[in-house]
Amino acid sequence: MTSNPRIPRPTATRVSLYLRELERRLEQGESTIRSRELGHSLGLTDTQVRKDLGHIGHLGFPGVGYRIEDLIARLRFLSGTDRGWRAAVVGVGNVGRALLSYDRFEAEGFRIVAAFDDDPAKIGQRVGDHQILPMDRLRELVHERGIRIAIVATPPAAAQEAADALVDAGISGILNFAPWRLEVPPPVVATEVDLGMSLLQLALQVRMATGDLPELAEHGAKDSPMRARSIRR
Amino acid sequence: MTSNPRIPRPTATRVSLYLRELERRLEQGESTIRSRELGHSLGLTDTQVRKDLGHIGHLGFPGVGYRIEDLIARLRFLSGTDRGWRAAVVGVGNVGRALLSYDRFEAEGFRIVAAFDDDPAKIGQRVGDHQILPMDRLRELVHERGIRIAIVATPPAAAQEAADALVDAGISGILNFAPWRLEVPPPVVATEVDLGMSLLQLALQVRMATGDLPELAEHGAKDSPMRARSIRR
DNA sequence: CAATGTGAATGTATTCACAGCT
DNA sequence: AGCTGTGAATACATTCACATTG
Repeated sequence: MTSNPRIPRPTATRVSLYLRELERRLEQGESTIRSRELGHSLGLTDTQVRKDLGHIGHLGFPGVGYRIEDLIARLRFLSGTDRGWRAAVVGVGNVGRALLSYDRFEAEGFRIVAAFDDDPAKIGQRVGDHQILPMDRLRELVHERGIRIAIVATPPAAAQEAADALVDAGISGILNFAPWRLEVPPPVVATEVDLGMSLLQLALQVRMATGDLPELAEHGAKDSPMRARSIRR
Repeated sequence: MTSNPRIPRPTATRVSLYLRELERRLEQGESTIRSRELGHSLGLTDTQVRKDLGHIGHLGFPGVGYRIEDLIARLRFLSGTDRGWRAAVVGVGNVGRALLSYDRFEAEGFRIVAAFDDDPAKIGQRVGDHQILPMDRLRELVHERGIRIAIVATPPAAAQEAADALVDAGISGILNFAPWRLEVPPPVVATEVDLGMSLLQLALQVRMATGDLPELAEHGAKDSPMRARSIRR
């Protein structure tokens, strides 16, 4: 029904940065903020901040800045974290356990309302406030408890199966901790957080920042095809 | 010394995707791959794949494709994961513990060689193969064990202090799991993995994909400044 | 001949520069 | 006076189209 003047992807990824910084400042008793300061705290330019916030609404007061409380309310409303997203965890290994004892969800607008695993030995166990449930109760609980997003923390080989079951049960988003690319049908969305990938990206950035990237053209190029650039151009 | 035809950021973030898929296919006994297939598995276009791989070297054979083994070798060489990055974990709470029992590091080219915490009650405890060490041994061990990157998994209030100590000890990259923006001096790089931020991004994507983003112009706009667009334009 | 590698065209994001508001 | 909001300019990334290659 709503055909939105859509929010650019890079802006969307920065929304969570803004929220965190704004909440920090609100706690410290600040009540307004200028784009310049906000940007400075986050490593962004003032223009960037204004463009981003401009995509989201008209909340700034020329000559003054933004009212922090209003801006937070707006961003939480936009992301739905003001109403609380109910989420399930699927897969209770090391990562799943760490997730279930993560105490910051509530404050950030999320609530874990169920934990599932397919290992019969684990079912019935308690972890924190949660009792581990069998996968065949997924559909039932998704509806009963209004679960809309799920966190997958299974071994990679089980991740796609878990995702299929979740999609089938009517979930609309998956945060995937398993090192496996999930296929999900639109409009379901799946995003991945993979430790190995994050480390590898860091490693590459370190090499680029310190200038010790290996020479690109040479290594292993002895029998490499199309080696020497053709004469022309 | 090396002034590189630098690798674009988006390409760098995809390198880990390529590696994972290529390794999966190598395991399955495949030995060459065309850009089209590789892209298809990863949700990218064939052109995109070729441009990315083109930034990295000239490894393709026209009419044939790429030799998977060579490509993996190239990407691992590029990222330094062929030589193994030695890493330290700082902060052994729930997340730190999950990291220390993560068994995939070796295969991905990383090795945790030390774990630190500043809680006297934890020091000396063993977690998996590791004994928890006090922070004041950081500098010594960074040098002794050739540690170049660190994973920070402390509470947010302690994260910056940990980062400062790490930078001071000579580390060159930090992967930060604490929900806190770290300041580090160049050329040190710090990247963040924050569960709350990932969830919030997922939530936004879900709302966009399902078209239930709240109307941007309206909410809370009653006393909003610069509300009605000026006449002209 | 089927696939790569890459200039040129297109699309998207960031930055600049300034009009307009409080 | 000082800041926001935003068109216009620039920078960057992706896609197209095709010459080149094994």
